[in-house]
Amino acid sequence: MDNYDFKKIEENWQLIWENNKLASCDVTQSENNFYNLCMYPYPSGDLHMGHIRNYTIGDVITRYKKKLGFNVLSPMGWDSFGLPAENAAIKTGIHPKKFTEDRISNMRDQIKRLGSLYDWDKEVAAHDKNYYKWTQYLFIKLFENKLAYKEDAPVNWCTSCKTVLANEQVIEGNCERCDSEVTKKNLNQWFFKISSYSEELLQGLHDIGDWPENVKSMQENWIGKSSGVQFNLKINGSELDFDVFTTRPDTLFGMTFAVMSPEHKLMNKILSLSPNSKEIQSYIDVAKSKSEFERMSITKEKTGVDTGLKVTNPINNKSVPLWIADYVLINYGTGAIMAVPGHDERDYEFAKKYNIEIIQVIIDKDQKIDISSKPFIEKGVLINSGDYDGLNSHDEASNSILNYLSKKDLGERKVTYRLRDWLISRQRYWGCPIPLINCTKCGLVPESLDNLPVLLPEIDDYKNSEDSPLAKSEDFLNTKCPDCGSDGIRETDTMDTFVDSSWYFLRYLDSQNQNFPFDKNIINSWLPIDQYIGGVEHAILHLLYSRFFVKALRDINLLDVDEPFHNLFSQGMINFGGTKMSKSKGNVVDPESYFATHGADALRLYILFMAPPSDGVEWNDGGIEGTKRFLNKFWDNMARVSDLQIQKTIGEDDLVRSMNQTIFSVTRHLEKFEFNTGVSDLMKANNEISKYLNENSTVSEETKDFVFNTMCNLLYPFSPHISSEIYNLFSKKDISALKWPEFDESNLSNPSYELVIQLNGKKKFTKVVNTGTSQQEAEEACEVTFNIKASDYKKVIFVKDKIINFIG
RNA sequence: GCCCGGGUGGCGGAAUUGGUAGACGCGACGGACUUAAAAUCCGUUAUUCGAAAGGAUGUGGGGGUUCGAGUCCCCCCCCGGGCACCA
Repeated sequence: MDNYDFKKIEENWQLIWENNKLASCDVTQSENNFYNLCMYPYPSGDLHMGHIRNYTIGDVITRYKKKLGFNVLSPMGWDSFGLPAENAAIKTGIHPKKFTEDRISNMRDQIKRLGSLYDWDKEVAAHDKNYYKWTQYLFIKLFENKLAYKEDAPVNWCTSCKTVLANEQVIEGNCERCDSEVTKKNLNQWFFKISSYSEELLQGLHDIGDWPENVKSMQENWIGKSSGVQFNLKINGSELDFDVFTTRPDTLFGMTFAVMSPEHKLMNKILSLSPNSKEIQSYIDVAKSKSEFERMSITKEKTGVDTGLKVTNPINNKSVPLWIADYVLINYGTGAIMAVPGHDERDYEFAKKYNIEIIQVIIDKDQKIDISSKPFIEKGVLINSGDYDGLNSHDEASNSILNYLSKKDLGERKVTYRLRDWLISRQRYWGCPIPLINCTKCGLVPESLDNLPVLLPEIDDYKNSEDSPLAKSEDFLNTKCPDCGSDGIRETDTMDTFVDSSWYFLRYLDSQNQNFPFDKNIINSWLPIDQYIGGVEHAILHLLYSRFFVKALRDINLLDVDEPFHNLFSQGMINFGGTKMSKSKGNVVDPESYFATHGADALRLYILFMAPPSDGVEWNDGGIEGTKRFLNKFWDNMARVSDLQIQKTIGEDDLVRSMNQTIFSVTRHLEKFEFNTGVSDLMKANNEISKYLNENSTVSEETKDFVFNTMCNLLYPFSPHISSEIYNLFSKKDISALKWPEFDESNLSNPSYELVIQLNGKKKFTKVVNTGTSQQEAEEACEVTFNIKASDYKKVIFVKDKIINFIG
């Protein structure tokens, strides 16, 4: 047949679904709810292939679950605060609000053209004052519960964006957004206390629902739990002491020096005490001037300076020198270490360079290893360790030495995490203002809840120098203290946009609520989200922050759930020309053009069919013709099925069985998110129908209906417009009301199969036999047809309905 | 370096519990229809030897377990992703 008029059909059905409120969900219902969520997009203005993939997968689930009888909630919204709108404003003068809202309306149209069902009544946008009012409300609640705090800290500063960044947003020393250099700066900044949840965030990963292994492992790595011992070192001839953390207390006898990070809080005292204070001061100055990346680079040669001071090893009272070196990081552990060059690569490199003594305290079982050319970090037995000689390294010796230290009150077991508190201040305009006021009398106080939202002020110039753009508005800046009425000055930073996205899925459930961010009861009945679907690029940032947010809100009694997302599905990225599609690389493939040339249904089907959805793929539109061809053939076949004369026909039993097998298989694939094979099942079934139609012109009424209903129904989640159209055309009914088809379990297997006949494990012949054939019958058949006598062989292995193997 | 994935035809990719490797689609080739082309339909398409019948090889490489391995075990190579001076 000719190409069907997909443009007309798709527009028509989208209108019908909208008018019938097909996507509308009553959230007050308490039974059979299914919260199906796709990550809300940043409104860049244009839908890209990643969105198409995400929202197609989401829609397959929505429509499938609806057909199973679930009350499905599938909302959509906008992650609409963020830098691009502000940069565009600087460049073009268009106000970020207008810029953003124009783009939202364009993107909303594109999403609708894809045909995915969203309950638009629940739409939220992060930049909307009815939304960010509640972001501010939640911020204040966190502040009141000491989960948000302001502190001086060395922070990541992007020299180009002129804003601070969270650790999670620094990639190899560069800004995640603009790739510019990130430096360290000491600033008074806002943090969320995510680190108090380290252990729970880690443990939660074990009993969460179905999450991809790689995402769990990325979060695990990021949290970075490590167990060891923390103990105290005293600086000889002074009152000074400091803690060090180690995972290898078993190597304590091998400590030949100690190292402090240049940023260590004791540094001023060290300077006054040390005979080498000049050298130390200049070393600190140099370290400060280096970029974060230079400092962290593993390839860099280690540097340091001897303080001339000594510390005492608590296990043997030996004095060892104290050094300052920037290979010890202030942010991890205690910012100081015991250095055991014999058994640690970094300490070894340092000791070699500065000619510091290296002692071997662990030897392998064969007593062969020596450490003259490299440190020994594997398991072995202790030597040169006094009473501990002969103990096994790592666990056994560590426990003994820990016991000694804790008995003497010198040290204790300690768990450290790599995860640090979440820095959320941003020196930018287009974000949610931090609703705190610096009162001249009371200090830092939250804006009164009645005065929320703290609105973003109008300003003329969005460029930020060293200060936040909001500081340019006097009207915004100067205010009165909500507690005492004295003069106050507002905070001028805005929040990281990941704060907005840490709770949007809660607001969807109650987006019109004027009194609270959401109704606790509704949240409790809908969370955790049954299925969350989004890109793997959010594995750490958004997914970890949201998990923290929900736990924090639980602890301040705003909701009663532990985890936001029960099942998570991460779709792979779509690349083009070997790399990620991006405007700056000019390799963006625009989905719009395919709406026009092939239609949304063909594009959806192709994007599902091209690869397993969790895999990354290289975009290649060669195959979209194939899915288009399939849809044409499908329509043609359904029309021909409808035209068949009514009369029971011999071949139709096979067709009925094939339909049963297809229902079984498509259902199984949908449940496992294997959409590519689900589509191929439909193609196979379509081919079966073609075959039947070429050989027959009649069918029983029952089979005709079964084939027609089943095929349209199975295609519906994948390509909903065309299946709705065909079903309506030939049956005058609405397919969305049709329940997901059931299969007849007794009619799944074929009456006969090809028995594989092997001799000594090698396939030699095949023979068609009845399903259920016994070993004896199979042996007889082999003898009759191929003259293979079971008695000539030592052993016969028979697997029912599969193979027979003669051995010997 | 560490932690996750993964490696199957010309290409994208299929293969319940170990049981006919290559489903489905793309591309290619041959044929039908057509004045012609497109579209459509039918057929062929892992490699290799062979005219054919038929044989041999084959899931990154090497070893192993098994009647039988893409699938399980050990070692190695390569690719993608994440983390990375984390003590």
